[in-house]
Amino acid sequence: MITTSFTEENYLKAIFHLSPQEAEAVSTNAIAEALQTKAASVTDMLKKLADKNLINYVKYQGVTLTHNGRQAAIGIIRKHRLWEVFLVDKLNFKWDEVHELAEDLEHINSAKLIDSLEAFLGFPKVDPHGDPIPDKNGVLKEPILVPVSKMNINQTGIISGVKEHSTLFLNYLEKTGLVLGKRVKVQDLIEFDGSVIIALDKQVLTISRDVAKNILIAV
Amino acid sequence: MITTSFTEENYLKAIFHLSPQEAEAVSTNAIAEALQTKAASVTDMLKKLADKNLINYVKYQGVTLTHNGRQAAIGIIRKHRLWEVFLVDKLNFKWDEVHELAEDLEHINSAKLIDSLEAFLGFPKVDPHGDPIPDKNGVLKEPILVPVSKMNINQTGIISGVKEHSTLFLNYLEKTGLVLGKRVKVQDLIEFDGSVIIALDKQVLTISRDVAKNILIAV
DNA sequence: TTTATTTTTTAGGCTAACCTAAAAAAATTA
DNA sequence: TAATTTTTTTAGGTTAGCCTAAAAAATAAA
Repeated sequence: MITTSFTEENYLKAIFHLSPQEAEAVSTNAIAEALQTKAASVTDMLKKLADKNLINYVKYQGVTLTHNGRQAAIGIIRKHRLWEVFLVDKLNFKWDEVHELAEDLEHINSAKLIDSLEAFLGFPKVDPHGDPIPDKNGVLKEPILVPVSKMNINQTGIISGVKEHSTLFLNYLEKTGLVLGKRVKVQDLIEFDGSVIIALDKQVLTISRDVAKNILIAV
Repeated sequence: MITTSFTEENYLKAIFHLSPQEAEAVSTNAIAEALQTKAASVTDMLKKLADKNLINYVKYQGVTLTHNGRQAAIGIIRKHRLWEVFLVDKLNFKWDEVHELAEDLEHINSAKLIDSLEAFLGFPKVDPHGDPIPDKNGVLKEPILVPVSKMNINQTGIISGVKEHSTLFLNYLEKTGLVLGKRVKVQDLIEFDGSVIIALDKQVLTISRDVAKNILIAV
């Protein structure tokens, strides 16, 4: 088993999130931006991760995760999302309060702990933001979700995730009643500014293009 | 609020455990031994902790915790013991499996998390080894427990704690049925080697002096 | 009370993860 | 294609926490 430090794990996770399907190589600057650090520091770490066979790194060409690196990243994401479920379901945290704490908890290293936690939580499929939880073998099923902005008039679906995780955004959704599990129907699309008029429960409301892009629907 | 690193917290906790009542100053070597590190490293850290007003440090004279240092240590112990209860009560860990994991979890820093956890667990008074859990104000009530080795013939009491926390010892207790909450009665004391003959449930068994010294009884 | 031993501290070095400033490579624009 | 801009890397330095070896202080023994 390769051991990874707290910091190395954060790099792996960042690389994963920046290119979940390995569609393209991730740039040094993008990682620096994601981790709020400097490009020079990223270069240092990329060399180390490459030595450990966790990433494929070619100077000036960006990086992709190796199989090992990807599995490590998925393992951390599994822990992050299970802890989020625990905080919301068992400790009554709100969905916008759990991210930072889960960022710490995800680095606690014990397969037995995390597998027991999963069982205790009843093997949840998704975290409080609708993101899927990888299973203990590292298999991550990305559900096919479309943003509200891509839906057609009269189409309906269940709110199943969000693309943006900021407290500001989640608070807005909460206040508006746009929470996970709700059924929405698109009533009209305003071409002028991209805003969308939707039916939610018995009410009708208008959301901006920015909001519509960040609410994900299972259709 | 003073922020403390992972390592600083471990030093504070070690100092606390080495002199819980501040009866006497703790020596550099004792800390090195407890933390499996070298005396020179301890000296480095003691200077830092003294600068932060967490310990009273006089060169060559050992250390005691300041009020702040003691409160910090108690806060970490509170977290450690609540996590142990969680692992045993909710995730079905055995009492001898939880210590190392709690050593990591105790450094997660969130008052809201730990207070919610405490409520979720039903405000337990003691951890799975019978050690008392400090309250959220940092008040730690040490119960008066006596080792079996100090009991008199015919005296009875409830097993309420252990002095030794090693897996080897806890496993032995488990196997023998000497677990928390059991009532025991001292039937005889063997002066020759200090072993003790006790009644437990309907059986009678003999325990060595070493074992008798490490089982704590509320009388 | 001098000598020997033990304990503790200082001095100087190491590694991980960060930084700034400068150099080199790649990408873009003219 | 040449010149400019952007991105990335290298070079050299910092801090936290650790180390070994040597010096200094405290304690114990002769």
